[in-house]
Amino acid sequence: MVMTNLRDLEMRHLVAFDAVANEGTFGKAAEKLGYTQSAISQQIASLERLVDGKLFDRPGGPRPVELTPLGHHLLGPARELLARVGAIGEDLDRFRTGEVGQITVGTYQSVSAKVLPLVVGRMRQEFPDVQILLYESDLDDELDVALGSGELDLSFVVGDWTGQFESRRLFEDPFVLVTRPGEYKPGPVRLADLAEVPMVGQHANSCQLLNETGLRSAGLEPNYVFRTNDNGTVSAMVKAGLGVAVMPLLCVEPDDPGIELHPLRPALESRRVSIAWRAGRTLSPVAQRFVEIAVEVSEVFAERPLPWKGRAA
Amino acid sequence: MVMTNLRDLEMRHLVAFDAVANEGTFGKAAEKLGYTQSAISQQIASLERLVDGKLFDRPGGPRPVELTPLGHHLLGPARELLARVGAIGEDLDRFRTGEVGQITVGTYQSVSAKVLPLVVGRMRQEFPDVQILLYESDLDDELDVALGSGELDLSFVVGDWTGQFESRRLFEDPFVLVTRPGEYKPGPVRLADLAEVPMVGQHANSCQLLNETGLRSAGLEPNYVFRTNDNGTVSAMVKAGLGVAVMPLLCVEPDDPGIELHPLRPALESRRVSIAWRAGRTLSPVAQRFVEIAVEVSEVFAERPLPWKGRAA
DNA sequence: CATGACCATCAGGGTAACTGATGATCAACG
DNA sequence: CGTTGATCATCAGTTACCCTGATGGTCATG
Repeated sequence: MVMTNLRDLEMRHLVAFDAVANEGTFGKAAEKLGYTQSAISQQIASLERLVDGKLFDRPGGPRPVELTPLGHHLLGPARELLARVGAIGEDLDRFRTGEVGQITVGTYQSVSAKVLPLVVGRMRQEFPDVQILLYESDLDDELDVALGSGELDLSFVVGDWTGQFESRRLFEDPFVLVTRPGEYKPGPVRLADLAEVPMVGQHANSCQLLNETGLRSAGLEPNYVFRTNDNGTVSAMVKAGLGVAVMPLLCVEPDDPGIELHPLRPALESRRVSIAWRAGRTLSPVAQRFVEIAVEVSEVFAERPLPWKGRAA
Repeated sequence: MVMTNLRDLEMRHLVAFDAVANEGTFGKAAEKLGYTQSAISQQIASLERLVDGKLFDRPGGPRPVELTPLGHHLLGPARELLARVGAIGEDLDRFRTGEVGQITVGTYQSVSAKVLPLVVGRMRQEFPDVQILLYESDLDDELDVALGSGELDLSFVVGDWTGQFESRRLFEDPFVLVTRPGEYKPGPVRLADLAEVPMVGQHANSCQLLNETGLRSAGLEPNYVFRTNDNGTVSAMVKAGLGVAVMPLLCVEPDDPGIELHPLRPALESRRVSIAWRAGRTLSPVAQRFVEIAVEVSEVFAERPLPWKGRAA
């Protein structure tokens, strides 16, 4: 078994082969390709060594060359290969301009609900054929791990990350007190007034930890009576009178008539929403644009009016 | 538009690319491929110039390299291309051994009926996956033209051809007189006895011309009352009493009880059946084998007993 | 027989590719 | 916190290859 080895095949060979098959003579093919007749002769000879057999019969004299059966057999696949390579080149161009591509983005509940629709909407406008794969998790560090392992191109994250990740800050998301309407008088509520009050919250995740740490450093030991990672459930429990909740503003529906929002005094340090990617990792043009769009869209949240001002003024 | 041009792409590039993507480091890929790490580094750099973008992120230090989005996008097509090239190589091997292929053969009625079934049968045994395309014509020079133009790889022909074609002689096919049983007494018939006798024959083709030329050079001007190129029809007309016929032995059914065969005195020069191909044209291995098989099979016809010996003895 | 069109081959110069060595980077480890 | 080891980039040098230009051989044409 003499397995023909085409590891040394070059596109030049196939281009020359195709040209000669089309033109009928080495000279015309050479002229067309900007080579010397000698060069084409050597290229074809080289290809014939590679495939271990003559590809053209050279009748001699002024008669055109003709494909041998082997050449005839190779011509189709050769042309198909050339076409395929051309298609790959075009596809790379489309990739570079963002006409085609794929991007995998990590996200979590509140961002999915409030921010992502705006970003995705603009992405679909700009890159209608780019696949946007979303990966939502509210678990502890699942997004970080996935981002670190390369599964995600980008991820929305809470807080600033340095070292492993690079990031762009999007907006600050203040913590607010969520209560039943009328439970507290409109306006700020002092943290001290929340001592012993039954509270609803999330399981330990970066956001919840930030929250609790803030409360404790203010001297308050919160009294959690229920924990769930579903933001809607938290609000529902508040409405049901199970307790109050300290939540990032983005996690609640400000217009929900069943709840009332209050600033806290002293205010907890806001959580910072950023979009991050692996340090040193090349971002695709599409991913870069995604980041920019996220930044632009986030101005809406950075500048949003705090809801209690309108309602309590 | 900066159309990525992959004319300078070489398989080496893709092999190296694939190896690095698999192995994770340039060094391991180099070792696997029998190159230096430096060589792989330069090959990848070269490929990156071709596609105008980094394919790997090099984190530095002992960490493995990782595909950039561009590299990720290219990897699939690159591997597919490699697979395709490998498949082409295997296909060429199969072509060389005759496992796959195609052969176009010109033929004419009598050969189709008597010789070809034997040849094709053996070909199908030896090369079950080779396509055998047959092209039958009894017209004047249609086979010669098709063979000369390259449409046919091989063709059965009458007579010896030199110059334009190369050929192998297969067997000699003597002319016999076809009559109704009992019309002449068994045994040879003198040409002189055929003067004025109504005759059935073919239209002008190489075989018929050979026939008529032979008769005329013996001083006989044949009296054709009907011409058809269908051998069966010729025999049928003889049976019907329209006339007698001078035919190559291969064109009649010796065992047909409705006719009787007679040698001619003096005998006409036999037609020579050969198989021919364009001079200087490379024959595929399958075509070469076809010729050999045709030669072997033809021994049957070269050595066949002349039918009148058995019947008239 | 001369001409012209064609391909193969040769010698050469130039370029590209591989090798081997060196330097820079960074994780891991003590 | 320095040392070690693994990694890739780069450099210089050599080799190998490819293209050019010239030459010679072949063959149809007139």
